Amino acid sequence: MSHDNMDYIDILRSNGFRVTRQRMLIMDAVCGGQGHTTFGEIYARTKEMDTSIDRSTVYRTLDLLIKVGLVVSADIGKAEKVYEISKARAHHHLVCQECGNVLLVQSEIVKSLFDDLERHYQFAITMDHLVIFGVCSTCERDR
Amino acid sequence: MSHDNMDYIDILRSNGFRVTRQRMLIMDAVCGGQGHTTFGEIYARTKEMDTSIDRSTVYRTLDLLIKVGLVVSADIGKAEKVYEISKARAHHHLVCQECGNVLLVQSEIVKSLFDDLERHYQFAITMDHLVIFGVCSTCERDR
DNA sequence: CTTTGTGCAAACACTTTGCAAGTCC
DNA sequence: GGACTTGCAAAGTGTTTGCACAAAG
Repeated sequence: MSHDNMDYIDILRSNGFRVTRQRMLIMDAVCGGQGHTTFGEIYARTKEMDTSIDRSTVYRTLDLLIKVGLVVSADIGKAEKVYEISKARAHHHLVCQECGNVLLVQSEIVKSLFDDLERHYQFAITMDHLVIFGVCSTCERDR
Repeated sequence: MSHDNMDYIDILRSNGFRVTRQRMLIMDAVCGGQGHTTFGEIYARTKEMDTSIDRSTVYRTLDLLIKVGLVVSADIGKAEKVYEISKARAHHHLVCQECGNVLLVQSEIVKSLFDDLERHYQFAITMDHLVIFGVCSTCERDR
């Protein structure tokens, strides 16, 4: 398990929320995908561990985890949102429109753009995931 | 009317599509919003001009207009997509999470980021609308 | 007159909500 | 025990589809 259970439990408790079996499972399911996980994947993975969990519980729990900052979400195109464990290190995504592959972009490259925008437009950027569409080198070659 | 009718008709015809009253009205409706227009706005505006137009026609027509490159769309948050007439001049959006206001960012500032990313990751960026969330100066002040 | 496009209605996918029963602390 | 959570079922929202009729070329 890649997340620190103590942190997770403490964060929920200190925000006045209870720690339940379902919330543990859903948190694990989000961790399960390396990086991005769709709602469908999270739901399927929790179902494997406990068939009685309902969709609505997963939706509610994801909202909760986002609210307390344990999970972040990003709109990665027209399909489903992706969820992932929030990490200290911000990063961004390059999504290939042809094959659907996702490349990770370290934050530094984007940081200077954000700084420019903040200065220029007096706009505080809160976004931790930028999603940029395009065509990866492999697909470009096959065109 | 801000778009050039001749272009519009020619582009549809040359792609083998027919020119219909509905398509004209929907194209006008997209032009009607200065910049960004949601599906709801487009639908309402076409309804004003012709009450018999159906939602499905608007959806189908927007897809068509996007396919031939007359219109572009962007996911501007959780709610509705926005549509706009494709223009020579690319630009991007800063969306305030508090008040919903949208600031326009001229392409030049973002251009260098895109160039960096393309070089660094060998990834051809096709995106013409970047949507960046944050808090505008007015809302920041009121916090 | 042939092919494409439209309106209508129904289906769909995804998400949210109200509520009684279950559970955490 | 009391407040918070859950599962269930139902409703909501936004979008897509099948089909017969209408319109464009």
